[in-house]
Parts: sequence; structure tokens; C-alpha cells
Amino acid sequence: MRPTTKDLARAAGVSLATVDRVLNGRAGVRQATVDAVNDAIERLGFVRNLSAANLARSRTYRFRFLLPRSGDLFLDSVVSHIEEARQAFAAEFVNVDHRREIGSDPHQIARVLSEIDLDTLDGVALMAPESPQVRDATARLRERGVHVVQFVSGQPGDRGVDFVGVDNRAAGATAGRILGRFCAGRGGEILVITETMNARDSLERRHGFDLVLGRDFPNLTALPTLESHGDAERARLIVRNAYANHRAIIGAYVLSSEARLALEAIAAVSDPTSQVIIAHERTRFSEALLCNGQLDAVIAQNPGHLVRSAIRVLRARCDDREPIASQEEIRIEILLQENLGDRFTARRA
Amino acid sequence: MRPTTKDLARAAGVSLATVDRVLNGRAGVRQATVDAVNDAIERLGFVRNLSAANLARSRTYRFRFLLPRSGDLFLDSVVSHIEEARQAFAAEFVNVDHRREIGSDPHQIARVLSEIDLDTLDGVALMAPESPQVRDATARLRERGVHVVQFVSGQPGDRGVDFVGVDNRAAGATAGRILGRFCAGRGGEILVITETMNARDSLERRHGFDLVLGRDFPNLTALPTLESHGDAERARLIVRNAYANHRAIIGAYVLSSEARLALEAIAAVSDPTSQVIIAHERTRFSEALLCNGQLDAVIAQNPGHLVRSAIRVLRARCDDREPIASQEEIRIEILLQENLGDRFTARRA
DNA sequence: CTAATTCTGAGGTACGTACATCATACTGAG
DNA sequence: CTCAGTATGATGTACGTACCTCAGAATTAG
Repeated sequence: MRPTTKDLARAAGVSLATVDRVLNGRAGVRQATVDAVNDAIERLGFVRNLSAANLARSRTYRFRFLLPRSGDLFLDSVVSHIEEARQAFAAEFVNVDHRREIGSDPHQIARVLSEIDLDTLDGVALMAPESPQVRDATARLRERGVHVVQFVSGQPGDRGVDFVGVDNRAAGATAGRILGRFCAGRGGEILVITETMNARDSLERRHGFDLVLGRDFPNLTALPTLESHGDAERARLIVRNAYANHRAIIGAYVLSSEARLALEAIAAVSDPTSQVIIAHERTRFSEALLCNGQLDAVIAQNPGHLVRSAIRVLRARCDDREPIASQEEIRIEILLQENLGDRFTARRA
Repeated sequence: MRPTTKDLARAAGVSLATVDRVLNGRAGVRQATVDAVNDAIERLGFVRNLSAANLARSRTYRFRFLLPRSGDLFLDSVVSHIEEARQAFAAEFVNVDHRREIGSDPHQIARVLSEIDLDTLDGVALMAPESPQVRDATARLRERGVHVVQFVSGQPGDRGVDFVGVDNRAAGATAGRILGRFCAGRGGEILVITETMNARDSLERRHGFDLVLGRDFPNLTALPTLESHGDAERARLIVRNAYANHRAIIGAYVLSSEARLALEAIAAVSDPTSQVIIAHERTRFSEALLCNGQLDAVIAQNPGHLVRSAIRVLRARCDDREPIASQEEIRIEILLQENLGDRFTARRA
């Protein structure tokens, strides 16, 4: 059996109370005694029984996902995985909920963050574009003891705030390579379209995409990025103009997480099956297009993994543990109709 | 706060002892009372506190991975992830170890399974080719209360034994589509090589591969499968012969999880960069070849996910719970140099 | 050396569940 | 009605840790 606090006390030659003081960082213990206890922890390989600890202090974890107000299929998918995770994590005393409160104005986001009730929340997973205001607001939150992870949006390696999501530059590069190779050596122009280039995510994807196209596929020219601003009418219009003005278009890359509007616009004014079209994120819509050949590949991040990872990271931070890096790295997935999973391979057989 | 057994007792109008009898399926409770308690469980939404329960019965889970004796880089990677998982799961009283005891003889495998000490093990993750002998041996194990999952090898949906791994037919199909599209419309022959076709995995991958090639890429002809039998000398020989006899070879597909020998043989007798080459599984070796362009894509299953998933499934079975299906589905990953992760994108920048 | 202060020990209760024991209430058969 | 048998209640201990109080020991300052 694994050593307990009692064993620790005996091994260190101190009492249970002292072991407890050391373990929980309470004051009133001489440095020499602290060292003795830590030494015993090392020697015995003591690991605190988190279940028992949580039981004793009847610890619960309360986490909230703060999500954009606007959003389409990808966001729906995230929300449904949050619901699933809520069930699964309830057994471990992790309470999870979500709010669609994030707008596009940095000040509004900062306000939302500042209005969080510290007494009812241990951690927040924030899906919001970066800005100085948001940076400051999250810093304040953290100072007041609420752990924060940047969720999907934002950037890895930022001032000690955990990031859960993919490296968007690499995702764009991946899209670039798939598109380049699928173009089969043909030369021509590539339509690039997104919702808005204000989001850092889109910028980075575009960078990665251009890097690969420029370096490895000189016969392909990526056109300037079109922006739909989430408006179907506008999407239709700008796409129509693009195809009218550029007869050499042989493919398209949809940068944004929400791809439906752009893809519908493309299908409306051209023949998607004769082009190479790449989009991001798996949704009912992108699945369907992959299966009927209107979409050639989808670059995706697994929303279930995203959600669970964010929760695990928050929990680790609450327990003052390091997350398991390899488990929490979100993979950039490449989806074809062949690797969509059981439901789809079955349908095709 | 969440309801406890005490609340249950009060709500059902019975004593704690009776609640306990019902919860743990002990005898000596009238059916009417059982129903009353279950009714209260429903009404209050009672969920057993697993931490407290495990604490009380000082429950530990002891799982073992039974792995092939022979194996190269992929197996090493699996083993290293088992080690990592051992650390991570120790905090939750899950003890994990592994043994490299599985040979190729079904009777030997069955013997290994029959010699398992039931008193020291709660579950086994078995990586072994299927056979009637193994089927019987696992059935006996399960009857004696040891939970079993088929790990990587084997087949989904088999007699109620859980399977953790990818659908190999779909993996082969995925390889087929990537190879087909990367061939850029050129016609020619495709070398197909594996360690042995005795393993069901290889057969299924080949099926999936042929299905896609035959249906969607009629200009490509897949040659009969070559078998290296894990012998470098033999691999070199058969590959050399193949290239000598088939001047139209423009690509290669390495079926087996261990790809090194085959890829080295191909590089020795031909120019890998002028062909489209697809292999399975991510290893140091396949990573390197992806980065230097000798390999065009890798079809992979995440070994860390495999290991953790197997452990979670075994644990769920021990607790008599259903695993979370969506979390335990192993994705078929497509790896290019762009989506290998931080270490690699950084190196290229 | 004494007084003040800082450390440490001893002991208790609590968390939610499992499991054991013993007493008592109820049931139906004879 | 009685006896056996079954169903239920009451109560206690245990799991490993957190957290509290109080007494007493060790150390330091004056």
C-alpha cells in the first residue's frame, strides 16, 4: 500500500499535525522541520490522496466556459460537448457550465470578465479574441484567484496563461500543403475567404497558408482574403465577383471556423467538385460536403478534446499541479471522408 | 450540495443500512423497499460519490498491458506512453504495468492469459492477433472477473469485448485516398509492403486501400502485398525485385505498424522523394522522413490516447459504468510535416 | 534567567461511503 | 399462538485527509 500521512509523520519523526501544516503550507513550522518532512515525502514517495483530500474539504470545482454570442455550427458543437463533459465530470465534483456572453468589443469582454462572481467560480475557459483590455481583465481575474485558460482563440505561450487549442499558423500551413498537393500540379489561383480578419486566428492561418504555398507551390497564387462578416448576402456577392474577375481559380480555402456561409456562396456561383476546396472544423455541414465530394479536406480540432482538455487544465491549476503536456496538446486533424469515423464509413459501404 | 446516502434514506423513509443494501445489491431487502429506494435515487438525482466509496473500500485498480515480445519503434512509443500514464493515473489509485509476453503462437498467447493471477489483476489490455484460442482464453478470463480490452490489434464489436484502436479498414481507405490524390493524376503502380499478412490488421488495411484505389483511382494499380517478416535482408531483396520488375512504380504503401525496415529498403533501391510514399504510425523514424520529404504522409493513431483510453475503459468496466463513447473513439490521424506539432514547426521556421 | 514568542504534539470532528454486528419488527406456516 | 425466517433499524468502525483547539515544549529576546 501507498504511504499515508501517518507513515510520513512516523518517518519524519513529527506529529500528524505538523505533517498537515507542511503539506498545506500553513505557517508555524521551523524550516528544519519542513525540510525533514519534505525529505520523508521524497523517501517514501508519498502522494497525497486527492480523493480523500477533496472529500475532507468537500472540494468542488466550478468552471465556466465563456463563449461568443454569435456563432454557428462549430460553436454548437463545442456547446454540445460541454454538455457531455458536464455529465461526465459531475462524478468527480467538477461543475461545468457555459455562457454565450462574449461580443466583439474588447471593453464589453473586459466588463464581462470583471463582473464574474469570484465566490462561485474557480476557473474560466475564455473563447475571445485577444486585446490589451482582455489581457488586463484576465490578469485581474487570476490575481483574485480564478484560473483562466484561453480557449481556441488566443495564443500559446502567453504570459503564463494556459492555451487550449491548435497552433493556427500550423493549421494554415497544413491546409496549404493539402490544397497544394491535391491541386495535382495544376497552376492557378486560390480563393481565400473568412468571416473577418480581425481575429488573430484568421491572420495566423493565412500566414501559415501563404508560407507553404509560396515556398512549395509556386504555380498556385492565393488571392487576397475576402471577408463575409457573417452575412450570407455579402458572402454571395464577393464570391461571385471573385469568380467573375479571376477565371483561373482552381481552389478555395475557407479560413474561419464557421465555414457554412462561404461554402454555400462558392457552391452557388461555381462547381465545387471541379475545384480543390479546404475548410476548417468538423460540423454536420462540413461532414456532408466531405461525403458528397464538394469539400476535399477539413482541417479540424476535436471539440470534445478541446473541452475536456480545458477542464483538465483548469483542474490541474486548481490543485496546483502541472497538466500532462502530451495529453493536452490539441492535434491538427486532417479529415477526409474516409476517416470521419464509423457512422460515415458504414454509410458508404 | 449533492444528495448523500443520508438524504436518500430520509427521502425513501428507510435507514442508512437499507440504502446501503440496495446500493450495493446485497440481499435481504423486500422488492417494494428496493423500489422505494430506487425511486428516491431518481427523484433526488443521487450519484454515488465514487471517491468516498473507493476510499471506504480502499479500492485500487490493477491493470496490465500484455504486449508483443517483438516490435520496434511503434511498440516503444506505446510502452513509453504506458509509463507516462502509470504516473498520471497513480494519483487515482490506478496501477498500471506492462509485460512483453505475447508471441505469434495462439496457444502460447492462450497460455499466457490462463496463467494470469486473478488476485493481482483487475483488467488486461491485450495486444494480440485474434484466434479461436485467444478468444476462448479471454472469455475464461472475463468469467473469472478480469476485464479485458482488445488493444490496437483485434476487431471492434466482438462479443462484447471492448476494442481500443482504429478501424483498420478505414485507415487503409484513408491511406488510399491520400496516396491517390497525392499522385496528382499520374498513372502507375503502387508497391504495397507489410511485415506479415497473417495479422488481421494488415488484411483489413489492404481491403480498405484497394477499395478506394479501385473505385476512385483507376489509373493506379496496387501490386500484390510483399511481406518482410521483420527481416531487413529479406525486405531489401523483395523490394529490389519489385522495383526491377515494375518500372511503373510511382508510389508505395507500407501497411504495417512497424514501417522502418520497409522504408529503409525502399530508400536503398529507389528515390523516395520522387514517389508518393505512405506509411502507418508516428515514430521518431517516420517523423524524420516526413520532415525530409522521403515520406509524404503518415496514417497514425495517437499512442498516448490509445493507452489512456484503454485504462479508462477498463476502469469504467470495473465500476460497472459505460465508457464515454465519443471520448474513447480513436481517431485516424493524417500526419504531414505541417501538423506534427510544436517541436517540428519550430524547427522549420 | 525570565518572559514572550514560536513550534510542535495530542486529540478531536468531519467528509461520504462500505461493511459488520446485533437487536427488533414483521411475515407466514404449522 | 409460536417459531422460524426474513426484513429492517441502530450503531460503530474504517478509509485518508483537512482543519480546529489547546496544551506544552523549545527557542529567542530582553
